[in-house]
Amino acid sequence: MQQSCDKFVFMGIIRKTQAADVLLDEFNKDSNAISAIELVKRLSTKINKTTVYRLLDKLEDDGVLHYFLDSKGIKWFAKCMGCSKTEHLDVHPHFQCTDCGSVNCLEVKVTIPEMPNRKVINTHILVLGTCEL
Amino acid sequence: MQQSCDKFVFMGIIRKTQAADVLLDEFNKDSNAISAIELVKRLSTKINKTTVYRLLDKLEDDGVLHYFLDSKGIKWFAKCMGCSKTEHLDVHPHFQCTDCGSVNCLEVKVTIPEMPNRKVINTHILVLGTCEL
DNA sequence: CATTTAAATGCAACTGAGTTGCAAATATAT
DNA sequence: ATATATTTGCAACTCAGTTGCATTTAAATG
Repeated sequence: MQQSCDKFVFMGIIRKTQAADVLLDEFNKDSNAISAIELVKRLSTKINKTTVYRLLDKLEDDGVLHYFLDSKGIKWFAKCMGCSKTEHLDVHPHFQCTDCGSVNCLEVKVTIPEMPNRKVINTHILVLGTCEL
Repeated sequence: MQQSCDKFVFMGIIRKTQAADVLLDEFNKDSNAISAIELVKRLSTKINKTTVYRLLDKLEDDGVLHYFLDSKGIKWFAKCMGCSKTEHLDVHPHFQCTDCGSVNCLEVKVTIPEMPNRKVINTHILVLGTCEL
């Protein structure tokens, strides 16, 4: 019960380092997805760029974060909900607002029709549009 | 009637240059999508890399080709069907085979559900899987 | 608590897809 | 045949992300 407050509770092999702590805080205070570039910028005084990228990869391996690419091929990261080290369950679409630039996970379910001679393994769906906030 | 055989019939501002001719031939002899990198490689003895990228951009502007990014953020191009300089009509999903690497346009229609507070303008859908050919 | 050791970090240099500036070449209009 | 605007090639650049390696740090061990 108390453990659920521990930021590191879901983390597998990763150590409880200062850098990981600082990086995870960014995801706790911002519920949107965050681009790797943005994180590198935000944390530049605290964590080295290489370390940021390595931590993001590790957290992705551990099922703490998931990533996807935006319409320019830039990497974005967001918190997983219910994923583990062994499987990433939350394959969902992502939404990017062309006005404000924010990027979020979508809870909607998108169905890909069956196709002859093709077996679907995974889908990457990026929805572009405007959000009214 | 005779004009429909002309590779350049759909082209807007572009000139009938040798380079454009060579590049379009690649799309005529290969019905799959082709990555920019692959094109640069294939044509390296005939056309400069910069020219390849510039031609691809121009043909995209003209509604002859459309492009999309694969799961690694790499640019792929494919022929449009029924697009024009003023509007790209064929917003469709793309399929990448994780075995053979080939990438194709999908004819299937994928519906994105309505979402409160969000206006959908465009969608980028990449389906990963295996093709049996 | 001190020591060991395996993982994490910072730094500098690199990679590779894609872009830019500019001078030379070429298609098309006159 | 000439003028002019577009296209091309080249070299150098950009920028997100990666790699190698020496140093630091977390945490396991005695």
